[in-house]
This record gives sequence, structure tokens and C-alpha cells, in this order.
Amino acid sequence: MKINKSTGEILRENREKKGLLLRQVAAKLDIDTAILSKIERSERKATKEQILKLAQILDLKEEDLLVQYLSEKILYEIKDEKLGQRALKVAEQRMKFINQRKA
Amino acid sequence: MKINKSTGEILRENREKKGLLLRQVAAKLDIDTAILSKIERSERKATKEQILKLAQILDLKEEDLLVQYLSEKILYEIKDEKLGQRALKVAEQRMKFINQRKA
DNA sequence: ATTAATTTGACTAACATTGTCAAATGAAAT
DNA sequence: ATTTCATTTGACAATGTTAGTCAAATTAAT
Repeated sequence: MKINKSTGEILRENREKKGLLLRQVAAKLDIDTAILSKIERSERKATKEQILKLAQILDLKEEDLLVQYLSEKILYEIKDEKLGQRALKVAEQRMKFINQRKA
Repeated sequence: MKINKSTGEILRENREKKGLLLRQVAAKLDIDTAILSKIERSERKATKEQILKLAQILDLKEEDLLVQYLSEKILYEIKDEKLGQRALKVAEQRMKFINQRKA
């Protein structure tokens, strides 16, 4: 899972590698072909449920695809913020703090 | 800006330190007192605009409060995800990559 | 006990997201 | 060049989420 690739690109590559059509995969996801097309071109975001199904359909490691997807959701929140980098670091620290308390 | 404090707690502390009432601050933000009360107790999220105004009203460093606020928004996205920590790290790497390209 | 401040909860309005559908475009094959 | 199938585009509808108001209930301070 290369870090410089979008989730959409990964999905498209792997779909094509398996020789599947948008139509076929969309059917399994129970959505219109148009949406899947948009997801693969990063024009729309997938839902978490769709990501999990896609991992199955495309034989990708569920965890890896999910991490990829979540990281993209995070980036979306701060994409226009010049303080994004700093915010990420603080988020990590707070996350550590929270997880620590849980354990 | 302590990392283990919520944005709401910071806002409340600083409002009280200045001896301001919810009513007064809410008026400046042009929202109902009820919302500000909820924001301070982390029952609602503030908008970015409100955060910027609050920094001014409470004499807080705009950047610091914004970073705090953004980090909380990020955490909100992954709060229920066991892969959250991993996703954050990947997001950071991707962010670096993106910023690099920009420069 | 009154008065002012804050909190709570029910409700509405505004906005963003997810989806459908039909038409347009692109690609491959004769 | 026409047909055929896959993909893309854009207008629109349905749904879900978020931000807000308001009034009543609660809490705190005189």
C-alpha cells in the first residue's frame, strides 16, 4: 500500500488487475456504477461499509485498506489548513494519552 | 495549551478567568447561550469561525486555539477506530509528501 | 425566596452526503 | 463509420448530520 496513492487509485488498479468491470463491482456493493466510478477517481468518498466490502471483493487486506481510507478522511479535514501538520502531531499525542488511559 | 484538555475546557477556563458570562460571549458570537454552553461542555463542536472569534474575545493565541480545535476534529473522525493510531501516522506521512510537493 | 446563570431537551433550518437516472463520451472491434 | 459496451458527467432526489432557536428546568448566588 504505497502512501502516495489515493484510495481511489488503489481500488481501480486492483479492480483492473482482477479484470472486473465497474458494473460488476458496483452490483456487489449494491450501488450505481456512477458512484463507484466517482469513488475511483476521488470525486466521491466511499463509506466505511463500502471499503470493507471492496477489500473482500478485491482480495485486499481489510486493515490496510481501512487505514488508507481513514488517513484520507483525516487529511480531508485539514486539507485547507496551513496548521494541518501541527494539528496532526497534537492529535497523535492526545491519541496516545487517551489510549494510555484505556489500558 | 495543555494537550490533555478539551477545547471546551480551555474556553470555559479562559472565559471565567476574564469574568465573562456565557450570555455575554454568546452575544458576541451571535449565537444562543445554549450553544456556547454545549460547546464548553464538549456536547457540541464549534465552527472554525467561532473558534477564531473566541480566540479574539478571550485573548488566546489564534494559532494555538485553532491547532487544538483541528486536532479535536481529527480525533473525532477516528474515535471509534482501533486503527486510529495507524491511520494518523499514515496521514502524517502523506501530509509530508503533499507539503513537499507544494514547496 | 428571588433573581440571574447555566443546562437540558424538543424541535427546526441549513447544509453536506449518498444515491439514482439519463444522457454524453470514450474505446474496441469489425 | 457503426455498433456495442464501459465509463463519465451532471442534474436531481433522498437521507443524514450539524447548527441553531426556544422554553422550561436546574443550579448558584444573594
